[in-house]
Amino acid sequence: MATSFHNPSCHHCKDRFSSIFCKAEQCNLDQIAEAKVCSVYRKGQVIFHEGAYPFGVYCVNDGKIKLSHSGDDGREQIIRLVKAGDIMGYKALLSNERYTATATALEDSSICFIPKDLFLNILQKDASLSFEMMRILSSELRKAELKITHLAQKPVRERLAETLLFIKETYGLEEDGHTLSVRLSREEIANLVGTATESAIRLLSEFKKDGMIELEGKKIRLLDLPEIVRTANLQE
Amino acid sequence: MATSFHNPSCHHCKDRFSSIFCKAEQCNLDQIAEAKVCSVYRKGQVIFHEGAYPFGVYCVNDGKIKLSHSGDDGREQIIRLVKAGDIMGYKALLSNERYTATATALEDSSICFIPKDLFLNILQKDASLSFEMMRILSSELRKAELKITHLAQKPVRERLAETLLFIKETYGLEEDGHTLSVRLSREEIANLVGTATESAIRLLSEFKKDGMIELEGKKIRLLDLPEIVRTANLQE
DNA sequence: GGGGCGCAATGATATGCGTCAAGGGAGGAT
DNA sequence: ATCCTCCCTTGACGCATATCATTGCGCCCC
Repeated sequence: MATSFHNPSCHHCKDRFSSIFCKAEQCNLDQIAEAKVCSVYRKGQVIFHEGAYPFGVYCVNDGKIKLSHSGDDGREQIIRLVKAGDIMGYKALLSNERYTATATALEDSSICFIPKDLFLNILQKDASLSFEMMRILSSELRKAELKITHLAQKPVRERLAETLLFIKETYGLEEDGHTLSVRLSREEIANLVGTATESAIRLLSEFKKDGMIELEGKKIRLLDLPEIVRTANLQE
Repeated sequence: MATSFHNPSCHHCKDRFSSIFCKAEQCNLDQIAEAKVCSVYRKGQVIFHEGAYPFGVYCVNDGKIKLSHSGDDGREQIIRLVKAGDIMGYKALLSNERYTATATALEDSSICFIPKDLFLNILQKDASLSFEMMRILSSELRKAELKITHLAQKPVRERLAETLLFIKETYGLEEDGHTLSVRLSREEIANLVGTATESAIRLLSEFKKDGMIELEGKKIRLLDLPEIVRTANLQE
């Protein structure tokens, strides 16, 4: 289980990430700082489960999380990658429904929990926080709709290239400037792309053969970025 | 072009549809009523275009609209069906970007336009309107994510059955209790499902042969609803 | 060190579905 | 009425991709 403790280093609005709460008024920030509970989740641990009732929102202080649906046949579809400074679990809270996705830590992560009532209360009072929330939702919706179009219209090869770029955008690269700074299993990559694991593996091998990437276990090095972009065939 | 005129019958909060603006405070409603401009768009007319800058939100008073992306190869992907009481164009406005979709009238429609500044201003002041807006965004996001999972994991046959049910949920049936009350081309149905037009046609024929539906030009009658639900294979 | 386990990789095979091509039917314009 | 133009429909074909099966590799645990 997650060890639950008040973490003195868990402040919002650190310089290194742009949490939504930076937009909140100071008095509200203070309330949040008072009420929040920070926990550490180990790699592989579930933060919340699809189907459960939400009791608050989670704010990722540090770490990497995947949000995934379980499809009808049990296959996982990863719908979002969450990074430090992002919040999660707000969708279920706002629409007053159960979670539609499961949040799982991709590596050890430090996460704050903010109780439902407080969050909703402050949202009522704090217009700029509300506005930021709407901005986030709109942006997520835009991304989701783009993904729908790509899933419906693009071949797996292009979507895989796009996914590699997406992972890079989200979590960045290691110091060498090439290696993706998150370790995902082949299956997770496939579930992000929306294809079978074997297909993802095969195409990764092709990419490697073509000199676009380098593979070493779960490490993926993006060697020829322009070529990956070309393969992704992005126009929009 | 759309004839632009102040339509005295265009009030918010008519009993017959639950516009978001029902949540707004009265004084704000009055301001909106003052500033809004109602227009009639003929079937096939474009209300706004992908790539254009938004100058306000649209509130559908009456009629049916499709929102669609144009994919990289020009193929259309329908991402939302809009009905009376719904608003559209808010996503681009809130995230301060250009429209990512084109809105086209599926039949003659009466639509109100609310200027950007006014809408954003009132959103700042009116917490319950903001909250309703977040609720709508969350709900759309939930639907979009579900669609992503289904596109990635379900065969076309299931998705088509699902789409028929979705059209029924959105626009309802005619008096006979069977006929979908919107006329879509086969291509539009395919673009909603995310498949080729010919595939959609073939599967519709199969559904007909199996006695699930009846086809008469663009009229689609849902005969065996339970069987359609079964074919859609919905678990969530 | 050896056995077992999970994950990666590769091959073989099947098939769902997209694409191309041609025919047919309904409605509109002249 | 007759053409014309969409759109719908059906058929044939091939490819991309899922599925099944096997092998190999690294890792942990005893």
